[in-house]
Amino acid sequence: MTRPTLKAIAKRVGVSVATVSRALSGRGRVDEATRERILRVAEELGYAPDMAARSLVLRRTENIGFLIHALQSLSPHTFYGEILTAVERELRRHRYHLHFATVEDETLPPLIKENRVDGLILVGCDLPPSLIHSLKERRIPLVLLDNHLPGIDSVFTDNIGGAFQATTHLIRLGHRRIAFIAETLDNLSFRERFEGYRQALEAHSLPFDPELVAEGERGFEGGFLAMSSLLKRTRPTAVVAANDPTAASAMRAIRAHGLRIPEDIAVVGFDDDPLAVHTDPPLTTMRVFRSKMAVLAVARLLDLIKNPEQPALHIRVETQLIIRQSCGSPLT
Amino acid sequence: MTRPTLKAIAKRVGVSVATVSRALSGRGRVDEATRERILRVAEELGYAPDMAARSLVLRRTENIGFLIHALQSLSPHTFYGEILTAVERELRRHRYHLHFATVEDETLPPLIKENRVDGLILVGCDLPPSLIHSLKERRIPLVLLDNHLPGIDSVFTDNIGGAFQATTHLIRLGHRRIAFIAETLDNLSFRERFEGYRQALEAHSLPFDPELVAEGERGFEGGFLAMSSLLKRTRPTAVVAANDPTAASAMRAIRAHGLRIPEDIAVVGFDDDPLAVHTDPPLTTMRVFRSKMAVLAVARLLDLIKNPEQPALHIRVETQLIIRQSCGSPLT
DNA sequence: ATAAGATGAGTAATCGTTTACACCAATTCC
DNA sequence: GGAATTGGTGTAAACGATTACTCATCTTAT
Repeated sequence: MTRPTLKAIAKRVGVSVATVSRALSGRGRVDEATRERILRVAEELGYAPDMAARSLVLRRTENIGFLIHALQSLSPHTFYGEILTAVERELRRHRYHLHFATVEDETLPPLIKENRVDGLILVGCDLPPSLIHSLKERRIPLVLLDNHLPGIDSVFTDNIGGAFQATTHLIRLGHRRIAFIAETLDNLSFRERFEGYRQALEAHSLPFDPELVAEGERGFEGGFLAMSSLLKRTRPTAVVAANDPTAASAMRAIRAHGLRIPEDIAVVGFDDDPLAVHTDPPLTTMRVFRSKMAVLAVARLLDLIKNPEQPALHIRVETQLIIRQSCGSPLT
Repeated sequence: MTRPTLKAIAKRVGVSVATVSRALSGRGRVDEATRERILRVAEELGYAPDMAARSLVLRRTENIGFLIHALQSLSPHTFYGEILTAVERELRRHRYHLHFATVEDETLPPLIKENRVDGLILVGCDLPPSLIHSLKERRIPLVLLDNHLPGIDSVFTDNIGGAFQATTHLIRLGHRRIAFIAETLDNLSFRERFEGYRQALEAHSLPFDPELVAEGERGFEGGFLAMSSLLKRTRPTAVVAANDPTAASAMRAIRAHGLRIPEDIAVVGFDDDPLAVHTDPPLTTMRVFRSKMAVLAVARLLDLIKNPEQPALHIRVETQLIIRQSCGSPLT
């Protein structure tokens, strides 16, 4: 009735637990006939090793912690949701398990001190660097995903390059007054996208006008607020949004001002969020390769667990322009 | 340099490990002065009990498994994403941890047999019942979330009541030819919403017309396909969508047919997904209380872990009509 | 025929906690 | 003043797996 143990199998087969352990793990010699008997009985009883006992002696749990900032999880969920499932899928392929945890401040989550995980994937750029560094000091293998910091392994989006490409797309369509909006610039990814926007202007010898930049606030109304305040003071012909929810929300503000998309204002987003196909018109945006990044982060982390003393690697993943209808055709 | 253990504290303070354990757990008598010394040293060393050792002797892990169907996670992510973070937050409040796992078929995920969790929250109605029953047979405490099955504890949305209310809202606005669309009816929640739609028609003595029902396919184009095929054969004045992504996608199809929302066709969705405010016009929908359900499911599960022999409870949570602009004003 | 080597399996220590039990000293009771 | 109680602590046995050692037994080579 109770869970089967090595001992139960041993008694049943008439050997010692050591032999059973050897037979099941494949390490050490066991007579072929007894190995088969052991395997059969184990199968019959539905045996699986108790993880607590196993971790205790092996000093590893085969669990990976997936850490994300609690605020992050509230709004842009499709983004991190896809990353989460991709990470889980990849971990499972390697027979690892995923511990999901959120952090709100700089205190180490208990799963670390209690040895519940062998390594960490730290997701997003809202995790406090002080926390990241104190984790690093504990010498827990870790990889940053969609974030980067000197000295710490990371897999992240090429935000600068992506925003450069998005802005360049608008410039090629003939736009000269191109705005940039974000929910907030209090976020590394968004600041990098802003930087890419500025570099594109510069590369095409367009002046940077601070009037054309607006922040809103975090959450689903952010883009609406930013765009509304921007339209009150100036009139761009195109706008680069820091992400797709911001773009979608800005589109409502544009229409609320009686303007058409893309005829009056062209809009380009960032992320290729699932909602991008639902906006009216469907949103031109930069695709971010979420599951690819997840796979890379898992691979890197498992390597780091096997082989801890390595120089940090920083893996930057390029984005891809997805053209839909929110930017229209070239201006004349 | 290595993780501090009870033994390390014991040596430092000059007592036995048993005394340290007693002092830290608060069970059993310890002299007040030595207790304080132990607490101080433990704090100093940053001690936290090793979970593997602890689980081994206590026979519990303080981990809860969050199980979801792998397909589910791909598209309607905001929905389950919010549930996930709400469940994690609530578990953390109770000093429990969340193990995230997806299943693709009917094979038991390894975390069960390996004793990695004390209980399970099974999310969504796409998990195969055969799997659910085989988990139940292993006598692992479990609660279904956003799903229900006889004999198994559950916390779920009042889909029938919600769809009834949504449909009634349209009827009150004067609509008589009301369509129902879903990505698929191969899903309990959607079938229940369909049932609520039919009950509302019946309650208001409106005929049910199978012509007015259409399925699309799973994924982001589902609503578009369903609505397009429906519009090819008939012309409703309103449509109830099985969820918000379906509604948003149907709105594109309606516009693609040169029809206006809500003037030509009114649309009501279900879930109050974050995208509902981004559609044009913003979507009238039924709000589903995701974090409330998460809190209830966690509470129920922890109670079931403490006290396993209880009759199954089925907790149905009502929805709320959120009126935006996709249904317009009463028809004349 | 004997030494050396290979093979198979058992014994026991270990991982870090928890806790039943035993023990001694100090206090309280009659 | 001896018995009974209480308080504080240590000893040691679990929990379930892994693995270094040890020890037979059998094979093979010289």
